[in-house]
Amino acid sequence: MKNDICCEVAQIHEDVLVRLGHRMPDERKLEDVAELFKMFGDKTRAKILCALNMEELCVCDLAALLGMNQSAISHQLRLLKAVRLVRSRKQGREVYYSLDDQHIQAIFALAFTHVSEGQ
Amino acid sequence: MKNDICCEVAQIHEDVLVRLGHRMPDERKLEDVAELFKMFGDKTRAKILCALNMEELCVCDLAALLGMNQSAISHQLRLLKAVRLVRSRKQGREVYYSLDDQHIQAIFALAFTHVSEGQ
DNA sequence: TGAATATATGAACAGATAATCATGTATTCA
DNA sequence: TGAATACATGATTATCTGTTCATATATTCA
Repeated sequence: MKNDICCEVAQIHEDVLVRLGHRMPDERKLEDVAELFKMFGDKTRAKILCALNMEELCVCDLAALLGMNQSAISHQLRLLKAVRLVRSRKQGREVYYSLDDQHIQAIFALAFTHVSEGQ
Repeated sequence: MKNDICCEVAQIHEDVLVRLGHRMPDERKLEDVAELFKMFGDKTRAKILCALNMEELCVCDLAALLGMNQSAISHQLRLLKAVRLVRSRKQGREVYYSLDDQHIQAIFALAFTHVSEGQ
């Protein structure tokens, strides 16, 4: 944690740190937010979320839709479920997954807007 | 790409794949979106973006504010700049960074809402 | 011009992560 | 009951990623 104390003498910006220091989001909350975005930051998981945004799907359908093997999908679904982005219900020997959050769609919509405006 | 052809016999869900297949977002765009989220999915970068959302800051101030060394911050700023999330201007020997996108704030706001409602 | 300061960046290393493989569990159905 | 199917999961591995260290560049100022 010992920073290079670069700037320690530069009294010039001392006020900036004082002013911003207490306005920074709670460390814990920021960690959760980063964790959430990390879930979105993988192509496979992003695809899964997009698919589930259209409709509830079983693992098998997801695997077929994404052209990936079932194990990979299951592993990712486990992660998504752990952070409550998806939920599941069992029906017979199939397990159906669906989105478990109403903000996901809005967040993705904004993200798509961003990349679309890229140029 | 050879999937385990699990479900290949399960004609039951064939219709699902047909129905959803063409409604999935463009592969390229989805990749960009995931890339964007990946930028948000790191605690250090998330902090940087939150800080810059409050005001323009030089590298040194960011390093001091986050309690990290300058090199780490510079490396992250380079990544953020590459995907056009931040921009920079040089003033003397300092380089000031600021947000270069109007959607970031909205996306983060939604994300904070999500983690806050976690419980 | 030379010292000090602010920033950038390549190399290296440790830790994280996603896919695969093998296998286990649970459910259906003959 | 046993075979087949759907899903879960531990272990392994290759790859990616973030930080650190050393050093280079650029600017200011005496």
